[in-house]
Amino acid sequence: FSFIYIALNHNNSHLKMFSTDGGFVAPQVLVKTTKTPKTLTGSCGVLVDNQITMGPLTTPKKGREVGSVDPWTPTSNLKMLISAASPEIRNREKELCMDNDGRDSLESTQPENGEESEKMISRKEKSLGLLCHKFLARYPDYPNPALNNDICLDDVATELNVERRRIYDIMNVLESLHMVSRSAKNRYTWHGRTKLAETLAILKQVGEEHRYSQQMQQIRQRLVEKEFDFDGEEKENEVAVVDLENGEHGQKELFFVELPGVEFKAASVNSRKDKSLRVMSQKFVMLFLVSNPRVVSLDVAAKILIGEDQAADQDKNKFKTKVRRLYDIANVLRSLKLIEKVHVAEERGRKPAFEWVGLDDFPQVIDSENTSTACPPKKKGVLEPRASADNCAKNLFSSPGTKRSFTRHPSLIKLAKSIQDDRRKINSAPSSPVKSKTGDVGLKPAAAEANTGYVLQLPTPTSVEPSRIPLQPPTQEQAVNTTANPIPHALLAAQPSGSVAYIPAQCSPLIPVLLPQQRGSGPYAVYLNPSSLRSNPLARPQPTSLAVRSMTFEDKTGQSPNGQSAAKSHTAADASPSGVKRLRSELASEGSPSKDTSPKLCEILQARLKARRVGQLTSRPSPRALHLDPEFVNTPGGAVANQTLEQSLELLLDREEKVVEVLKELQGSEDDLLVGVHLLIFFCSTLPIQTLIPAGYLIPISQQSLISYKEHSKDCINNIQTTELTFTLSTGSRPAPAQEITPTNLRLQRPANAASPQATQQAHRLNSPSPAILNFTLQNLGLISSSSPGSAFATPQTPERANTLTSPLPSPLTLQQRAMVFIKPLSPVHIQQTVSPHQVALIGHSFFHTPVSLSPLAAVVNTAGQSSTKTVHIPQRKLDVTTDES
DNA sequence: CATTCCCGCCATCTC
DNA sequence: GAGATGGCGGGAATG
Repeated sequence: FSFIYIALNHNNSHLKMFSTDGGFVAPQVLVKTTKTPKTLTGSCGVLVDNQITMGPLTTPKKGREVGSVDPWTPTSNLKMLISAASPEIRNREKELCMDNDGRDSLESTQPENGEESEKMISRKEKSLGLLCHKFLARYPDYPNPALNNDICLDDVATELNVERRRIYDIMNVLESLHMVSRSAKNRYTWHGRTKLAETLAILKQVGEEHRYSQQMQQIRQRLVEKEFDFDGEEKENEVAVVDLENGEHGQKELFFVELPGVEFKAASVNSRKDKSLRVMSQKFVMLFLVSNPRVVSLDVAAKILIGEDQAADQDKNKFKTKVRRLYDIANVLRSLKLIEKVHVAEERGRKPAFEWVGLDDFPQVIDSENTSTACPPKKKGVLEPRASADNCAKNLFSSPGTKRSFTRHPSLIKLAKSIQDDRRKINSAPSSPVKSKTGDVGLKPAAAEANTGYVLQLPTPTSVEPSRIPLQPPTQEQAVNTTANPIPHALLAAQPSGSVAYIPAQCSPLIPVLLPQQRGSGPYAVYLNPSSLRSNPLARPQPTSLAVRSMTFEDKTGQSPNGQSAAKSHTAADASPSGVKRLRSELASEGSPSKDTSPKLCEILQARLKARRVGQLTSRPSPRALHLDPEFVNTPGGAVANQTLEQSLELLLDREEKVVEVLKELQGSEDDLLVGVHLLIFFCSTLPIQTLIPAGYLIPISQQSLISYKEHSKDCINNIQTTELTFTLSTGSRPAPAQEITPTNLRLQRPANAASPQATQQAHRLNSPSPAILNFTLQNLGLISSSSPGSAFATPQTPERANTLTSPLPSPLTLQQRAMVFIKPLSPVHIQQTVSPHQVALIGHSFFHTPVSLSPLAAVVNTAGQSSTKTVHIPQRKLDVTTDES
């Protein structure tokens, strides 16, 4: 339409729209046209003070919001008109305008006079909420996917006549709700509310996982207490408490929940670590969804959102800033009509707060969409999990190169965070220090573990096998928190919905997870590290041909390395902090290993290699050796492969002095801590050692990716660029504690818990140490044969996805890329030494990085939100070992 | 004085 | 190095 006129009667009861040709245009049509504003040019009706002005864009100068939408885009005008006609909308506007009508009308009318309104223009006219409203008016709530829903920031900024900066604020919030997604620089794609329900459902779930409601409750109590008590004292207490909460629950971590269809498409953007506004927005929304009277007071929200570890008081400023941000977010949420401003009457009087007025119930619609609901929706969790699973795929972490984003589970984030911390402070330290208040090492580990454990609940084997799960209540440390207790249980049962949900089903096939189920050990998270780099290249050592790292599990009680050691190690090699920790129990069980670990890692490794050669594939699970554990080797032909590998490794080791150094460093810091080394990470080539360090987690690989990967792999056989291998060694008396779990499995497991035969089988399988990943990797390396039914490598498969995993991996040599597997004990703490089930979260993502556009496969791990580090995609050179040695 | 929150400086990131 | 993003907090409207 060249022209569209809109007529609205005074009552606003009738709204008519005419196109130039005089035909009547249904609102819907108009809405559609909105998408292509450009087609609508020239003039349109403008609603000013409930009166329609027809004609060319002669708009009243700076009139009221309604009338004065600057950019006079026909579409926007139409939208406005429509909204004007809608009582609801009008109400909204009233709200936005607070007092409103009177005022608005005044202002709006006055403007007509002229620009003088400049001054008249009250702040409100420039408010983010209003701006957002204008913005929303330009797009339909439910856009036709077929149409172009592209949003150009520049255009918007221009049309709305605001600085870009403002647009970013809006976009960030909308993005957090997946109402838009960034498609490219300066461009966003409009999704409207199509994904809103799904998003909210997921956010709610996540919020529950974080126990936000509880936290809020605590905070409220505290505030109350505070009020009555002296500030000073209370403060301390409060701080402590807060910390605990943070530590335990890991609220701190920033994580952004992505939806399957809405992942960030701009690779560049993805890497951006700081998505605080986005994350804040999501968290804020979570608070509403989790709280019962869906009312959240600003201060409480701010406190919770201050992810700060140190709950401390510097907060004053922080708090203020947070509140500012919350207002920003609240304003757009208000314009979305998701929340309303209210005041809660508290003892002290009234407190600003917001009430959720958006949808409250989130059907599984979404679920059904995404997945074939294999699992009966027993719990909401079940349904949602699906969605969340998908989300997983979309974590925040995406590799720059790939664009894939993955959802990072909050717990993972915590882990990452802790890891980061470790890195910073204790590079070599095996344990990741938690920010627990107590400087005590023991405490930290515990806290960290707790957190992780909590987080990792996902795919825990436990869920799969109840029997295995140690029902033991949290350890003493945990006992500290009353809440802690819940954790274990929660993990087992309550939280089934939790993290698991996040695991994207799609990814499952691609991402194998190792679940070492040793009794003593805690859950482990496996990270498949793509070739992510750390943020600062300078720091990292020159690429070495091969770097080997062993990860040890820190005893939780173990002392974490101190700053010195950390610093030292850090400087030297910037060795990655080992994210893996292990319970001492494991050591005990293992027996000898503890010592091994303490000695130089390199030595140990070598020793192990030797041992391997010797052919001791003994049952001894402790896998510290570089070489593959017997478990892995079990597969026919595996032994040979192992040897090869070992040899190659040795060679590499020999060559690499750096590696040794690193190991030494690691060792130094970790000595005592090392309980057992479970992981060895090998990576070759250009990757700096640090690279190995788990920067983040994640990794959902989509099937597509997988497919593409396969395809690529074939094509790129010669182009092996990535050569990162990680071997996970299982420790423990049992030879093969590790369990393989695919995301899928995980997912399935939950439901299956009850008694799916599958689950049982899997449980049994748990014994097998090698994860699909390993198999995959090994196979790729050619270390092992792909086929080995029943062998340790055999991956337990869920019926559904089993195919993917089980499907014979490409012949060993076929794949050149290797994945780095990172294993980290999630939360050893609660786990009893004896029985604790290991929970493993699969964090890793991309296994292979090829120069090619395998990107999908490759995932980058980000550091916890905090660290500025971004994952960098690093081209790696071919792995000699693979080719040559094998 | 408290509540809101606009504005835009400026650090980061990307390209 | 320019442009894109967006964290952040001063301090101005408003209440």
